[in-house]
Amino acid sequence: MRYRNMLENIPTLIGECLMSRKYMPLEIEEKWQRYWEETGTFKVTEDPAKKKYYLLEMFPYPSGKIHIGHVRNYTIGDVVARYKRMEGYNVLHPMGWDSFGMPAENAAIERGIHPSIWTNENIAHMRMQLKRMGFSYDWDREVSTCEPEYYRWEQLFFLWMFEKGLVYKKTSSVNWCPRCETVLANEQVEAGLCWRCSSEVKEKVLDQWFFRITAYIDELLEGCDRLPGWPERVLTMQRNWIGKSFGCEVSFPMADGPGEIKVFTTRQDTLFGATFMLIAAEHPLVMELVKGKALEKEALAFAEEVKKQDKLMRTSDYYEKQGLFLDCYCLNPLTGWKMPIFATNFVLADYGTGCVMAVPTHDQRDFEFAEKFNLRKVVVISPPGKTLDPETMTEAYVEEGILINSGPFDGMENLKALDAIADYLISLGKGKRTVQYRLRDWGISRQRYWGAPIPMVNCPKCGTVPVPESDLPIVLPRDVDFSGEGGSPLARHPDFLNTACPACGGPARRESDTMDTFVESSWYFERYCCPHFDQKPGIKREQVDYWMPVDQYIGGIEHAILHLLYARFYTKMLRDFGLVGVDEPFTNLLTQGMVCKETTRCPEHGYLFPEEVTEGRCTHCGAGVIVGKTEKMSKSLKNVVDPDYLIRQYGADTARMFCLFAAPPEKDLEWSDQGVEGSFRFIGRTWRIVMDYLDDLQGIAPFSGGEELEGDLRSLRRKTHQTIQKVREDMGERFHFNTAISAIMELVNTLYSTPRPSREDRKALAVVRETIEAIVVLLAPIVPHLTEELWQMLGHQGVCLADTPLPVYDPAVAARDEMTIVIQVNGKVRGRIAVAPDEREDRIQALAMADEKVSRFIEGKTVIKQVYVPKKLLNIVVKG
RNA sequence: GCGAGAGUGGCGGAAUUGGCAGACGCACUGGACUUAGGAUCCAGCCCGCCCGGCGGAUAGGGGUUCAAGUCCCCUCUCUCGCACCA
Repeated sequence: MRYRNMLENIPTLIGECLMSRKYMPLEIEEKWQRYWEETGTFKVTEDPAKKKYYLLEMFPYPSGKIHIGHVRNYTIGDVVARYKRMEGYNVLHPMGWDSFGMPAENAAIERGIHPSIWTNENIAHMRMQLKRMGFSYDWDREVSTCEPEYYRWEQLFFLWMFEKGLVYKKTSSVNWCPRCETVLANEQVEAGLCWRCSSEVKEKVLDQWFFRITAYIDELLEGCDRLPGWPERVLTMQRNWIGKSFGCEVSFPMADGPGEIKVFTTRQDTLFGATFMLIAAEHPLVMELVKGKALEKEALAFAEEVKKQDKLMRTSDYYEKQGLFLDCYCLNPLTGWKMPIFATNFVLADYGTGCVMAVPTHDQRDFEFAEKFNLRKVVVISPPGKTLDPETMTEAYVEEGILINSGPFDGMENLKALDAIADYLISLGKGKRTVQYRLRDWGISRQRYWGAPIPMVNCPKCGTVPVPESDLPIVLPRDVDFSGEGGSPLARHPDFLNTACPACGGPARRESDTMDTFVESSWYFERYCCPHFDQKPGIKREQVDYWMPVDQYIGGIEHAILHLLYARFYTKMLRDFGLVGVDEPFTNLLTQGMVCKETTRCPEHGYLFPEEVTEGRCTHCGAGVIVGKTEKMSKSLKNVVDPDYLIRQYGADTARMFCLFAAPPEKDLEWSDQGVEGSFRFIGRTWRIVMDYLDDLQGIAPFSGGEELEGDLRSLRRKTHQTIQKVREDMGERFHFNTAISAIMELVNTLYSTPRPSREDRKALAVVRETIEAIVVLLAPIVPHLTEELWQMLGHQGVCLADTPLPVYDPAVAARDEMTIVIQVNGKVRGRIAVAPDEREDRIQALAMADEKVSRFIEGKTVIKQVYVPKKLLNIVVKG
């Protein structure tokens, strides 16, 4: 008997043991991370019986360590992935590495480490950090773009593109440092100087490869209208970037002799006012027109000057309009006027035809130019009810109006004249309708080592010849010399460079340029669907068809244009190759905000890292620290928080919780150390209340209805079901994690304020268990380690919370017993009355009138009208 | 300059469809517990006043409405994107 008693007491003893147990995040977290890894919890395969959900976060460049921006991005993604999984979806949630790129090459130059070693060490470290955050990736699908197993397929696609004319070679200019003898990226040019040696950067013209993205330009533009799951501002940015405009190409014959100048204009309605012609200074036509003339030298010098200006243009606010009269004329095709021709700095050579008809009265830039050179001005659009005098105008009239001085079109509204004049030009054979785009083809050549080699061979006899498919992959050689000088290491590597021409067998040279790293990120999401498929074409259609498109893509706004546009283009191209079945890769896009923090600086030591500040003083000199503006976290401003430190101090769960709680995902997040403390405190508070009840809940099943509840228990259960409803709406539908967390906090607060039931009150304890289990399950996607641990302690041995379905709320339980109706008099709140949820309007009106406070405001006045908003409010409008 | 978005307590932020402005958290204040508290639990916390009540508050001004943070017009400020694109 005694023995039996002891046995019965064992659960209690365990309970008491647990009660004294503190929240130890590091132990718990590492334990569950090990568990997930060992049991393969997050590995997925195609399952036609289940609905799929593809959640993707933009993969990182392996720079060395994850930063807080990654923590935020991947936490948001992980919560959605875990949530969808608990909703029953078959969730694909992969991770990999955008591992080609310049920093690896810089490390090689500066520290003598081979880019592949540097990259793979970084990957190893960052993978460990991501695992330590508890993200639910299927690590078996990890992809690293710098491996031949990945980029070989890109080389195959390149060959197919070449066949179809989707890739071509064109001369194009690059930034060139004459001292380092190397090509510089735009970000390596600082104020026109080389970042490394400060020599003046020159322009160098090279043969380069281009992807014909413009072949898909209309589909890319129209697709913007079919992406309702994308933020409007991203779509606007893409539309602007594509920059489609409708207009006319108009021919202006030369005044003396043969030839003509073609211009593109969207304003053919102003053609009768075109009085001079402008040509981009660097346009080849300029040199043709001045050939043999005294001006030739001057024109050449002007073109050189303008080319240099081009680099500085971005930084200057006002451009002086410069021009050079080329001593020749063309004719306005409609008026026959002689139009002087100028070379100028403000016309772009590569947009339209590089030539512009100038209408000084209706274009501000042309107006300024005409003023400077004293050129003829003719008004052709008259504002309603006014007349403009070209002699006294101080600026161009750019609004709408009625045509004048325009021959047969006088009196027509200018917008209508757009079509009429276009038709007229066509009938005269002097013009045609055309469309212009701002978007250019995508230059993908990089004169760099650490990128995917372009599978082409240059043969002195046969020209540019593609490598045969059977020779793929063209693997980057490892033994190269990194000096940072003399151009790309590949161009100096004879074993790589020298080859036989695939066409004639003669000696030839390999293409030494590598591809832009945006090419790798244009299809990695398709590779994730079949990461180990090693047969041509590297994409397994059945698998891709199951997973694609990406249901939710999450990443920074900085990729709003280039990456997303390139990925859309590449997917459409792969579709036309028959490799994928979708038109658009990303159905929904979430662009998360930046992580910001206040800056701190010492008058002596400049910007300080947070750990260099103690109690408002600089740790180096003790001077008072100046707290500056809140800025995006960056190393240069030193306002950074180290994720490793956070994990050590609070654990991954707290870091995750804070990232979600402090701001909605699309907004900037202001980092606050105290806010982190707050999240940690909430986690501790949740832990303690569960520990406090744990013992009493042994052997108690969660309340599941049947019996009537009253008082506090009824309220607690109602609150529980209301919380389930709110959290499901906020997390599953709106991605408002901050309000979902608030709701759970409220439920925890309610549990704290509910009087503690006695140990014998099994019904009450069942209600408490239902609440506690709801809290734990609802928190699971947000703080997965804590909740797995609590779930197990609550007796769910051998069940992984990550696979537990989300709780369902019972609308009848969540419904209020009574509703509070706000009573307003003339729109001001004067009282509240509690009534049954189905109370009729007339009864509510009667109760309101009877209310002491309300009647005070009505007394002696006439009730004009009563507005009743069902279940919410009654507004009594009175007069007198 | 053009385009888009935003502006709510000391702070981060709630308010989903026009219906109680300020949920939740931070900071602050007080209390309890305590050897101690930078732990924990409880409470207070927009502003003003002639405070058991009333008035004012969502950048500023005007409008629509029984009712406006929310819709409309004007002004200011900030953020982002584009910036000679003809």
